[in-house]
Amino acid sequence: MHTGALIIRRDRPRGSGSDDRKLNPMAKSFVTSIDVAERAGVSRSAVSRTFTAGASVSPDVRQRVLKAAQELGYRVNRLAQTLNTSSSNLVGVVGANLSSPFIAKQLDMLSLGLLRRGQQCLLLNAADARSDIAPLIELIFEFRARAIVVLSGEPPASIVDECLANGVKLIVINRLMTRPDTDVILSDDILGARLAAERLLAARCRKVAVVCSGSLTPTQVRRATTFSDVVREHGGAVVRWSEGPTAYETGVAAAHALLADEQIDGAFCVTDLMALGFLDAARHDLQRSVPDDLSVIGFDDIPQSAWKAYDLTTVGQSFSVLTDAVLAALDHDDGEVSTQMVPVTLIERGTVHK
Amino acid sequence: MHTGALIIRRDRPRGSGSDDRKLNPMAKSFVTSIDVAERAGVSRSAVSRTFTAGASVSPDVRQRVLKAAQELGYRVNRLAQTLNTSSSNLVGVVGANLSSPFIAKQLDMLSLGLLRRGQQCLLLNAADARSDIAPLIELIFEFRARAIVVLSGEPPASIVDECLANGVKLIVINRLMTRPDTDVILSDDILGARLAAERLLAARCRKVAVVCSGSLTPTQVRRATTFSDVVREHGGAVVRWSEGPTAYETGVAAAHALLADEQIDGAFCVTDLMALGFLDAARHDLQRSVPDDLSVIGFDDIPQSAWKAYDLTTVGQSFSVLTDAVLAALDHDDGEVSTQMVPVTLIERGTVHK
DNA sequence: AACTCCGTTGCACACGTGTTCAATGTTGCA
DNA sequence: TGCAACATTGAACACGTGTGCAACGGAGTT
Repeated sequence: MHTGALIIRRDRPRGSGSDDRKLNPMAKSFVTSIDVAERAGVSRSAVSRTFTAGASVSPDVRQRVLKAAQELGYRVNRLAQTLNTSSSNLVGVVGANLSSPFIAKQLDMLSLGLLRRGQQCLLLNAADARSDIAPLIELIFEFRARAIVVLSGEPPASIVDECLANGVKLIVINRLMTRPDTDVILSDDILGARLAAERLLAARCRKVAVVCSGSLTPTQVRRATTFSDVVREHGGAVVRWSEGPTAYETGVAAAHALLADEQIDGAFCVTDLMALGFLDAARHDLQRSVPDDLSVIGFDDIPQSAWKAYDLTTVGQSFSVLTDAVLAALDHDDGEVSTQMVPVTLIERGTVHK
Repeated sequence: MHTGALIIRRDRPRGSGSDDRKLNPMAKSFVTSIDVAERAGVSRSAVSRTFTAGASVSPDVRQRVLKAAQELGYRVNRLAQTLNTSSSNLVGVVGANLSSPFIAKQLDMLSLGLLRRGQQCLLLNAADARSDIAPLIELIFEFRARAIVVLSGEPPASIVDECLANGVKLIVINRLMTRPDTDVILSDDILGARLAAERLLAARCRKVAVVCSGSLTPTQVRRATTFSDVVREHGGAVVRWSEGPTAYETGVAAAHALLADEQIDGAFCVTDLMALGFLDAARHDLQRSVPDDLSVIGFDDIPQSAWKAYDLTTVGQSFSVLTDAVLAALDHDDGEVSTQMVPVTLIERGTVHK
């Protein structure tokens, strides 16, 4: 009879727990190094040194401290640690559409890589690709993160200045920054678009469609214009679509709108996700036969593109190379800046003729 | 000519920046409230009060402080703030396979919900669904997070004890905890499996397959056994598969292995992702006609299941309800524990006969 | 035996913030 | 005018940690 959603059942198992691990039963706070020091009968410094690599502690004291810490369940307070040493292990990650396959895969590998390097990932979800990410980055500042990775959206110039002033590394993926003082990681859009165009031309396509989303990110624009230029250079005709979000449904809508023109015999979707929607609509709604009747190429090589129902020919960028590039940028010394280009390959599958 | 991966181009734009915003040019650290206080000609307390809601500051001082803070680019240090007030806004999130659609969607909505509530998301990627998440949770302890959300894996009892002792809220999704002192959020697996079984029986399936992954999570086991029981009650035969990770490829492998038996006319895959692989292999590798020849039902209703190429009939759980349940659990008072059940619905699409 | 050197140890400070407490100035009322 | 009530302000403490510095003791060397 609730408003519509879920059944709730409540319990409260322990009325007044007599926890023998805690000496002072009221305190709900964490164990501190003072507690450990008292129990081990040493000074607090000794505790700190025990948990600091390369510090000078006698084996005897070390063992006593470790034993006491184990018994009390002591964990170093990273906040106090960071406050003191002012070297945080936090890396802020900003992204939108976290459930879209491309971003999700990036986030998956990035968070894993950070963890393996002993860095922690503070994740901030920019709801919309169009939304302003400045407040999110300022939030990351408040946590004194030493680096910020931007997966979606473009940080305004004021934010870049602030990063520079505070010594925060700013790493931007697939967003063209006009300023040279930011780490940038780019997929080789120019080459990828050229490969796609040449492949469609080789399949003897004469009139091709280019499908972009309405949020004209620099990456999408670069792919689309390069592709168009190459096709036109070789005497082909190009029709362009730029509406809607970067989503499956946009590909569907584009197919419905563009394939009314039956002369179109090829399509380059600047994102695999849109390519899959385009492909589905072409096959199931519009009875186009791919690749006999129509050739389709995507970009990104998301996992779903390899699924048997699609078998999409696409321009692939290696996720592991992309992630390695981000991690490499994190290692740069202060002031050192790089622009890294992620190479691309044409992955031949079954959606292009011949 | 590099080992294989990426082209690097290096610059170092600003040799010795004369930054007029910082008075002491060497200091690369963040602006503190002391800096702001000096500039505004007030005490540090006034600065703190200006940024504390409900504190007593005169309009004049407040304006001077805000102006100075703006000019200097001051951001409150959340680490020091948390250290002092010992009430952190951090929420630890542990999950594996972050790029699998189901987890990615959960993470997307959860991180967005947390952000909207003014809480921050500390993301820890448990590489493998099988890997031990205890060290990750201990890492979260070190950041003094007030709550931990576990999307994958099962926290050992010692961790649960530790959470209890330290007043950390532990929220577990779709993992059956035998202990009653943890917040648990479960999808209604029993009902879902029953709905799937009844639907296949109504389609006159006589011999059905159940597809699980090799990582026998409580959720998967509950779905599979309930389904098997119901089918057998009605005189149907059941064949079960339990191998491999929870992935598309597992569905493919299951189809190849199980569909050699041509009598099988129905399948329940306990996860949509596996269902899509099963479906693809059945159609494209084994020339089975779905739904005429074979009926398939999944579970979770991930976005891809609605794509035209699949149009998968599945048992759906609402992601927004799931997320709301997590956020609701975060609001519980200390010691209050709940078990929330997420309702499920059979979503009729095109992969079941009749 | 005296001295130097080195490993250990504890004290004290610093990190940046919120908040209590007493002091100060200001207003309102009798 | 005198006094109380009140808003505002700054000094001081606490949060939990890492580390420089001086003190200490034992071992090795002359």
